[in-house]
Amino acid sequence: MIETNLLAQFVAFAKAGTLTRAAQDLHTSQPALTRSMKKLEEELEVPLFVRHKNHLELTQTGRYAVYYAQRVLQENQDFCDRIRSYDRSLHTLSIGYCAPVPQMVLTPLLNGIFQGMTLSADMKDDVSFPEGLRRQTYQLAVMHARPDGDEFFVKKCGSEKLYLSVRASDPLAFYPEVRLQDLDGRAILLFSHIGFWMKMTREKTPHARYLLQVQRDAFHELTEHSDYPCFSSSYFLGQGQKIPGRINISLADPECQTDYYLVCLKSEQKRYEKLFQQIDDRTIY
Amino acid sequence: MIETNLLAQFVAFAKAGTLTRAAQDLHTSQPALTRSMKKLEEELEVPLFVRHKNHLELTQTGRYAVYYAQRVLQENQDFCDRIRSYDRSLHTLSIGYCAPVPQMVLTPLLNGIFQGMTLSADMKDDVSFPEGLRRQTYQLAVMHARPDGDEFFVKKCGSEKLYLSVRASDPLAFYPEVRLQDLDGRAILLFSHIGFWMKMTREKTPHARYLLQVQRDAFHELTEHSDYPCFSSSYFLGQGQKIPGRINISLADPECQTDYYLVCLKSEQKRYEKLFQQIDDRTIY
DNA sequence: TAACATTACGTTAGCCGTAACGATA
DNA sequence: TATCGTTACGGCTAACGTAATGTTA
Repeated sequence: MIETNLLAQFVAFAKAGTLTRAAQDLHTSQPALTRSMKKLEEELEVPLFVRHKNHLELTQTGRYAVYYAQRVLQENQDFCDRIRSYDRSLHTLSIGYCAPVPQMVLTPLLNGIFQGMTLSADMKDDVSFPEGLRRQTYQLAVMHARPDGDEFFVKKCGSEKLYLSVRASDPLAFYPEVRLQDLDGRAILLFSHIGFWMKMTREKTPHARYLLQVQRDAFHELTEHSDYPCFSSSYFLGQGQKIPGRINISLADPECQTDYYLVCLKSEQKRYEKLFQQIDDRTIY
Repeated sequence: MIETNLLAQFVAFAKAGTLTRAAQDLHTSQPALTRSMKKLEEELEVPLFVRHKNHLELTQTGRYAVYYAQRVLQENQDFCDRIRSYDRSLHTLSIGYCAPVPQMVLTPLLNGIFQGMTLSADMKDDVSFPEGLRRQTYQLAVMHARPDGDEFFVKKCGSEKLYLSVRASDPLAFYPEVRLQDLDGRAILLFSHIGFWMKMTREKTPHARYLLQVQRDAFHELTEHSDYPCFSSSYFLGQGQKIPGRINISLADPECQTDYYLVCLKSEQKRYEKLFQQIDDRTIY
């Protein structure tokens, strides 16, 4: 068995060509390398160098050894990466959310049940979630449709309905309900991290100009102090979070009403038992 | 990068179950292991152990790490073996001999040309020699027939003729020449390391009882002080090595007269140029 | 009480860097 | 003369083993 240290120095020499330059690369002294290379030869009991008076050269065996030394080092590095990554995976729960409200509702629950774990949330359209669950990129996912596939355990965890939020002075303010197409062509305030809602509203209002807000603060600022229409939802309204000076109009499109489903792999179902127990089909509303 | 040392200790602990027993296995002290395992965790920045008051246990990550640590160690060990074996192969010349006389004749030549090299000789029937040369099990071979195949470089290096050596009192002593079948059914002294001759003589005299001698001394002792017939050859007779009190009768079978061919791979021909220059088709006689 | 892990402590082997040396182009 | 490798030397770290401590079955 050869110490990793010696192998790394050996490879460094092979790459640098001289001990002096290898020493610079490794931030060590050059006599240290001389000694290490001697030790390496001693431990292998194989001559790896031809020592000219003024120059160190690899023997045929030495050149042969370089490749395999690199393999050993690579294996060592892979080991480190692998262990670290495995350990991290044990302590992080990656969850795919198709919309922000499920994240807001579930995060406190998850923090309670999986204490000490890091929660890693991914917010986007849920088409890639089944594949992500299969590859263990996600341990859990909240989708707005039941995924196909025998390998998934699914439980409905709530629903959400979208509302239009406008000033009383807005032309649409007089209607008891509106459709998304009524907004087409207008400028609309939109918070950017809203998962599948983004895709859906864009498709329904191809001519609208969306004023995307990445920062939550900026979004709230604008909803309160501008006249642009924006969206609200049953969740916020249920919590009494109405925006002052605005009224909320029901959106009649069927796409503006969705159910949410919490999904995991059946093989992992046991691990999330408590979570599934703590939710019912009206957890998110 | 983790030092090989630490990985070996880690695996030893995993196998032994306790630090104390691992320390015994590794012929080191137990506090040394405690410290090493701490260091391993520190360098990986991953907890590998759950420390009970009185007992050290692997975490899930720890158990996961054992397998991969073993792989790294295996790769390291393979590296050592590989380099040593490669270096040895560079300094040893493996030669297949189909008969002992070629070895006796060529060995001094080889020692002169390939000074510092280890000569490794294999004496046996030459059917496996072409395959051995291809696989580089042999670098050179002396055969009693030209091998098939474009990949070989072949040069005739001599011939040898077998004689029967008997006492003057032997019933066969009066014949000017004999055949092997004349010996069938009798007891015959035979030195055991004689390559293809063994197979040939056995086939021609299926009912003979061969008194096999592994030791050369014992063989000579018996040839000089017993009445059993034995074989001699043109080589020994040409050197004046007659056995006192015996006469040598020509063996008339065509199989008792053979040519020898020195063979190497064409791809290696350059390396053995000097050797081929120094032999001619009567080198062995 | 026996087995085990950790901590404390004094010792030392081994590694490091500086400096000196020898050789080369 | 500048570059390179080896050797010598002194200093110091880091690893070791013994012994003591604390815990458990």
